[in-house]
Amino acid sequence: MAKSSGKIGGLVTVKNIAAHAGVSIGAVSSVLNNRQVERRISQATVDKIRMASAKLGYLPNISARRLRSGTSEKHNIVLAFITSYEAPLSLANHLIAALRQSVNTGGRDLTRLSFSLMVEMFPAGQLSSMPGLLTGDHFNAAIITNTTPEDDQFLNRAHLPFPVVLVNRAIPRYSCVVEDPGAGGLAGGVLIRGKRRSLAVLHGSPLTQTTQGRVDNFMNTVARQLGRPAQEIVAKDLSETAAYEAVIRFFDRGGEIDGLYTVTDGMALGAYHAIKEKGLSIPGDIGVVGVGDYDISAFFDPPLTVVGVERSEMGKETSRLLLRQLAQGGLPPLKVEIPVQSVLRASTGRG
Amino acid sequence: MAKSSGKIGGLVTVKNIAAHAGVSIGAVSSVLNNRQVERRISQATVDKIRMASAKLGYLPNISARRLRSGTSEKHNIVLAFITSYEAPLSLANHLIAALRQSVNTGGRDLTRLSFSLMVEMFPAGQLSSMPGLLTGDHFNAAIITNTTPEDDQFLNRAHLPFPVVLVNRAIPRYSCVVEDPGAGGLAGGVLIRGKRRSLAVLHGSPLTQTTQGRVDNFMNTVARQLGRPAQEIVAKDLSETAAYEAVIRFFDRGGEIDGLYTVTDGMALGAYHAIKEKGLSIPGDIGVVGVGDYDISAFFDPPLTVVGVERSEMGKETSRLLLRQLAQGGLPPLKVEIPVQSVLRASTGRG
DNA sequence: AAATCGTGCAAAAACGTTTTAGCTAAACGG
DNA sequence: CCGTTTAGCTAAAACGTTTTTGCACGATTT
Repeated sequence: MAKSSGKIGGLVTVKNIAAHAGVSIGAVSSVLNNRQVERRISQATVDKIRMASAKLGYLPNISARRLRSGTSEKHNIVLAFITSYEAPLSLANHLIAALRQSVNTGGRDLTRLSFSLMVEMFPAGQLSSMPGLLTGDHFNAAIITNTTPEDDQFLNRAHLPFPVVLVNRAIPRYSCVVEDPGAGGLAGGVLIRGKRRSLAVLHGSPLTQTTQGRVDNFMNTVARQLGRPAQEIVAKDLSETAAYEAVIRFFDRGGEIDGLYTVTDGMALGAYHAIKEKGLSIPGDIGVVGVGDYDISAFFDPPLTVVGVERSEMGKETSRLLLRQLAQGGLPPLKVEIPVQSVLRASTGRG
Repeated sequence: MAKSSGKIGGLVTVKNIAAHAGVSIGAVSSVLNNRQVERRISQATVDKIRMASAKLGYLPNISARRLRSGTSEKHNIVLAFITSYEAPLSLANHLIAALRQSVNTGGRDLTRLSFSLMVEMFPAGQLSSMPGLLTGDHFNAAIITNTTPEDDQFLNRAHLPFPVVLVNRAIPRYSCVVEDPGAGGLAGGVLIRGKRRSLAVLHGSPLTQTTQGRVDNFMNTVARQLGRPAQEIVAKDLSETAAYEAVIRFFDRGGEIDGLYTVTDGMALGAYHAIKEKGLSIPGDIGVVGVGDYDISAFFDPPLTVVGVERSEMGKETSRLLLRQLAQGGLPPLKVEIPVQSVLRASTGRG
């Protein structure tokens, strides 16, 4: 019933409560922290304060609390994990684990630090409107990933007043962690070594920076090694369904291939579905290579051969880069390429 | 080279820098925020300050910044998403989206609020050691999920000084969002209606609160409706591999079934693998029902019939419960059950 | 030469808390 | 009835920032 009636034009603070209850600020704080007995506040006063607090709808200001209560011996670093709404937080787990690992084993300097990770999501293309991004009063450093080209343009123009590490994006002036640009070529190599001769790459539209790189590198490698170009199958987005539809369309138009590289594992699943529906077999008729962004690709039917990075590796490098910049400002941007590994599974084997 | 030499026994603050550079605190702040021109700081002073800052290794205190710079018109609510290291953050996406949605459409009261979501991960069983958990100076409210029984015990004893919503856990005194307890029975019903008569449930060990509920409800329903009990296949954990091994073992011992309920989608994948390896067909020989925690279960081969909750629904309810408690403290704990839906796919069809 | 202006900075206030020190009045012991 | 304790509170300091105000001093104008 009594919704926070609040003070007109102001937030509810201990001061408001104190005024409302006719007591001092200190008394209010004591009661709200359940220190009535040590602080010897009478029950009557406790009740008054409790009522006022409930009536006004008090919510403590966490920044003020932390400022006041935080020991001056330990520094709390606030990290932002900035990603678009559409993307899963799959890297965040690894990042947190890596940070924890670093802090535990990092020796003298790091033991003074503790980390808070805030997840900040923005609508695709609207990174620029994120609060605290330009003022730097929300975080000490940020990991940014899953940006659209518009967001990238914004980043290119802006000068963020804190260390930033981009993941799977490269923009001048920023440090970044990206997969080895040879990923696409490696995938092509796997198919070619498996005696596949008529290759295609399946990707979404528009291409992101990372998938663009995979496609280009694949196409180039195939053209060079095989002497003839690979085909492109373009889906309308990165979803399983879009991939399925695109592959069906490809076959319906008479397309023929014996090797397929899909730029995400989800697209591989869609492709699987389409290929089987057309009565073709994997790997008998078509070998398929994915990327390894799903942990379960080993359990696809058949198990998917993947060429990609170890996500825990990415998390570790991201954490390392961030900590390095945090420890010493003004460093030149660093670009770290995570090696891609191929995991050969049944989807490219013959037999 | 010059690692943050810092002051002995203290963090680096603007005050330290000011002392080191022989200027006032205000000048330091102005320079560090690139306000030299408005504030008319001479280049010489700027350089002195910059050098001192770099040498000492300054990191701003975010709490202090926010406290100072935050408008008194808008309240920033800090929410913690607390989960164990092992668990994926799959719910976090939906939660953030739901919060955003609430704030945008929530009318008068909510427009004054902005939310920060911090992800806090703890080693399984050690929830109790999370900083800020008992003092409440780290967040305004928390979502807790993926706790072990030890953590649950701790929660049972502790009295957290902020609103809490548990997800897929029920502990007295706390509000929670859980899936409809009839999930297991619904899964059983799907199999029975598909004329399956020899049923089993595949689960991990030890059982979590949620999976325990699924198993119990399945066993009870099957026993009641079919007149004979379902079998239990126990894997050593929840992984795909463990599931695969457990099912193989089951068959090797002569086990026979025509319907299987797996308590996670990952286990369904492992089971798929085992079933096919034994030369049995899905759904011809064995119908399989999963849970719907993977978004891609529609692309399994065959597509997996699932009985489970909509995760966006869970996110919405969690957000609703949290906001309700935030708006009005002292409410009795509320338990919200998210209805389970069955999505029939080929893995239970005949033919 | 007096009044005005501009430059470069220091001092202080404020953000919302928590905690410490201290004050007043009542209760108590002799 | 006077000194001492105790209960119950208030006032003030402090956490680390940013911003506003103002002061001193030299340079320019009248």
